[in-house]
Amino acid sequence: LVVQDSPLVTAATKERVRVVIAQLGYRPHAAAAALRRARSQTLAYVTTEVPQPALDVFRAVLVSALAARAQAAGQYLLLDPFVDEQRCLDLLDSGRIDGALLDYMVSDAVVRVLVERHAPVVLVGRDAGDLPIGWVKADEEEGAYQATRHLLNLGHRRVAVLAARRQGPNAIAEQRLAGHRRALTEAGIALTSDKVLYGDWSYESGRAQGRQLLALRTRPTAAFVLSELMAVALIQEANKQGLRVPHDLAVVTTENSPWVEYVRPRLSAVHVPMDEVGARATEMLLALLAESGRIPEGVVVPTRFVVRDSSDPSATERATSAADEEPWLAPRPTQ
Amino acid sequence: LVVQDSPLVTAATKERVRVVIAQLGYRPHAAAAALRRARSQTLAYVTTEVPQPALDVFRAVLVSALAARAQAAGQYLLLDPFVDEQRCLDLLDSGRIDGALLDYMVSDAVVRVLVERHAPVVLVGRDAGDLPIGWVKADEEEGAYQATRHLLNLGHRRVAVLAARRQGPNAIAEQRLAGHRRALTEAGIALTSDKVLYGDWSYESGRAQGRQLLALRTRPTAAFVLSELMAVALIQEANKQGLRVPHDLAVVTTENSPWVEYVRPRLSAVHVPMDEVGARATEMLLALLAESGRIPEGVVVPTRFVVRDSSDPSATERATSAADEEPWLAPRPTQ
DNA sequence: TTGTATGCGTTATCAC
DNA sequence: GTGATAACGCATACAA
Repeated sequence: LVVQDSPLVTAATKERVRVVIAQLGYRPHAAAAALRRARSQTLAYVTTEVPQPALDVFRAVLVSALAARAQAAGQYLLLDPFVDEQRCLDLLDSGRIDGALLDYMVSDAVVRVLVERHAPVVLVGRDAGDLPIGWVKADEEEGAYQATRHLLNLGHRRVAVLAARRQGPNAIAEQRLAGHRRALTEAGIALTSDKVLYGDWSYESGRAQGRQLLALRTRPTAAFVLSELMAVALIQEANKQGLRVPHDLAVVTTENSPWVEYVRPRLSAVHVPMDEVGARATEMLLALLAESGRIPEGVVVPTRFVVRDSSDPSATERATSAADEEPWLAPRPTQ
Repeated sequence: LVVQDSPLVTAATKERVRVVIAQLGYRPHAAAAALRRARSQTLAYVTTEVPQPALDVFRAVLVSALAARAQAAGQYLLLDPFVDEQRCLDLLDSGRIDGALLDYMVSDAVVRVLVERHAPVVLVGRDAGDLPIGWVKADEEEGAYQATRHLLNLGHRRVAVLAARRQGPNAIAEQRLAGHRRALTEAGIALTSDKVLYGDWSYESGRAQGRQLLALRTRPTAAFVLSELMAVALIQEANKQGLRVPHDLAVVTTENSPWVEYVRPRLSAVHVPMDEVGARATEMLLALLAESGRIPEGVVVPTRFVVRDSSDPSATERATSAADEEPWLAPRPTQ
């Protein structure tokens, strides 16, 4: 009837049909097509309920990328922040969607069930371990490695870590710690447990643990912080004690939002390109749908460490003179 | 067959059916149901492409609320950041969705077409003017009024505005300016155009216009800034000139993200509850779907102004002594 | 090249 | 209270 948009039809007929379509205001009915073709042209982004969406800039960037990429492929994107796991599983085999992108916060139990059912699914933001399933994640380990290398290159030897416990199946904290440890080990430094303090990703925990960190017997000269929010908290705690960043304490962290640029001092941070993670994951899922016998693969998207003011005094001075810029919060040396 | 989940069936039979369902692993097919019932159980959040998702915390909070509220009503949420307007219109009458929530950035042209078709649609984040269509927005005008009143109550008389041009159909800038003007007028102060500077919502424009603002012939003692990002930029510009906030310049703004709490000085800001806007809009759309003859209504969600450190020196001092807190960036008076 | 019949899985209707 | 039957709108396969 209307499928005649491609094969071997007279151009004249095509035009005739098109005119009639326009006159009648005909619109193809998606549900009927989905029923017949057993394809809904819809992907889902499946996540658990997000407690603090305002702080979850990662996810906002990710979802935006997923939607854009899906749309470019003519697919729609369904959002399912499930509370009930059963609902999530039902979604997958209701035929409502063709495939799903699973957020890294989705529990292993759910992932395992989906793998068993050979559901067309891709993990986004985490790896799959041994599970035969596609995944895309950022190279958090390498990012942390680079950040730590930067500190070591500046001559720092007493580097503390402001870390955080894993949340659910999210192993990002461990990966960042692993990269940090690798850099230290290479430099012949052991990562002793007294140098690792655990917050819970929140600002408040950053203040509290930052206080602990600054009270260590031999105060560290640098800190690797697992999130920008805790990094800001640590810097404020340092300032409160009259310490200047980066002069008295160098701080490097991981970037969640553009605020690393707007805060003073600007934060040296690992940039994690969640937009690319999202795009790659969507492409992988689309490929999986197009070619169902495909072998599951894992993709690691590179991260990059960006040096800003919070870690390198000389860089700061160069930047400030160049940009006619002034540190925002740190008391100036001459003042 | 399975619809027997409600009316007048023997409990015993129900149980029997349930057992069989479990044994066969039967899953209802969404597309077939949608075809037959002419209801897809899906809502859409329709927006234009978002250029900077990382800065658009507003929208992240909004979408999160929409998804949660839709899910609570047993509906799914489709995301459509359309590039092509035709695709957006097609979506609406493809039967793929039951109704749509239109972002405030969706053009008036599209809205008008949808209204003509009597599409089940609700505007979120803006009002509809004369159009017969439901909408939910936050009371931006009142928020700006309260913020300005706060400055006036502190005795400020030279208040400048760091504003921004409207983007697309988004009249938020005008609404905030209107509230500001109302408060000034009440106090017998005219809002002269030389007191209004226009940025473009970006940090960079905040710096540039902030510089202009501080260079006004008679320097303002206070500023009302239309976005937190520009407010931060203004404060940094002020600090660069050796001015202290709030002592030399009081700043009030509008809140987009939790960063108003994490920046120093903390920003006095109008809190705009986008989560509630989203929830109310979803409820309105659901009501519209349930009862199609419903008259379109408009809902204004109240905002509230929160006093923090950037506007009120006395408040700051009280807070700092109470919380054992220290200003982050402003040189302390005694230092 | 074009027209026509069949079935996808549900739900609603109607006899039983 | 229960079982059979038709129809939703499109895509496909097959006949013309």
